[in-house]
Amino acid sequence: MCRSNLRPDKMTLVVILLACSRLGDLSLGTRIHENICDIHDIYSDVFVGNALVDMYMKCGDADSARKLFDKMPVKNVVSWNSMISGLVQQGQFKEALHLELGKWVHAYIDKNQIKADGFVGNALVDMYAKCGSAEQAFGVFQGMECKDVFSYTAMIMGFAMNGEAERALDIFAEMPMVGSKPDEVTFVDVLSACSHAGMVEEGWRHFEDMSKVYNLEPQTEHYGCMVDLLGRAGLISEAEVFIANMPIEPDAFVWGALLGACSIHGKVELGEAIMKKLVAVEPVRDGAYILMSNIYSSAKSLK
DNA sequence: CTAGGGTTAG
Repeated sequence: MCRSNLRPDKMTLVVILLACSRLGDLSLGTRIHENICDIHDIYSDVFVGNALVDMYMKCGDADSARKLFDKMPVKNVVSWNSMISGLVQQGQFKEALHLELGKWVHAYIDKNQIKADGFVGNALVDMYAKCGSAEQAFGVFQGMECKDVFSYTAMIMGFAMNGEAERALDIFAEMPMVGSKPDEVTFVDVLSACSHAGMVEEGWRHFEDMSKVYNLEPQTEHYGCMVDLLGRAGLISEAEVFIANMPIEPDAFVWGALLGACSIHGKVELGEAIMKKLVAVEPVRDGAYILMSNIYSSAKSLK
């Protein structure tokens, strides 16, 4: 690829690097990186740089992404967003480390007076929310001039995950006032806020509003949230009726939510029946067995 | 060249 008269053009490189990102092929991505290091006009191109950052992030190598990011002579808003949303994705596995990196990114943005709006602002809110700091997410959120459905959804999730359902619902209620329409993903977080706070009535109302007020067809994820909401609150037979009346096929999350409720409330026999349905829908994952072992052990301790 | 989601281990 790197022979003097056979140089790759920029867009070819970008496309190949994005393929590496999607496949998670770090070794191929790294090899391409090494091969273009000494081709300066290509290596310093912001599109190629962004694709390299994205590739390292998606392949789970945040350190290399950051080293490269530091060396990029020109950065644009896409570079920042790849960096931040990459950190968020990594956060699932190495939360502490990347919260630190995330703070570094935030400090850099402040110092260089980059506007934390749009993609960058949303990515920051999302990052803080996922790293468990709803307050820092809220700080960025409040400072944003243009909030869209992504900003609101990320903030609602931040409060919901932090056990602050009231604040999540307050933020949600603000959306129409700024002309922002909630979508299916927003409702997943709204319903999940209600379910973790035991707000059954509130959850029902939002679930019904989805189709009545917002013209959104509830998906299996929303049914799963409702089963979780009812089940956690101990309304197990209501949850069973709810599943029986679903207009679409329940998936593993729906059965998993009901099985989770059996585990919380010590329902052994029902749990065994649900377990069969869950394994039928999703035989490969181990979640069902974990929940079932919880049911047996909690039933033992109830005796 | 870029975005967000539901169950889950004594």
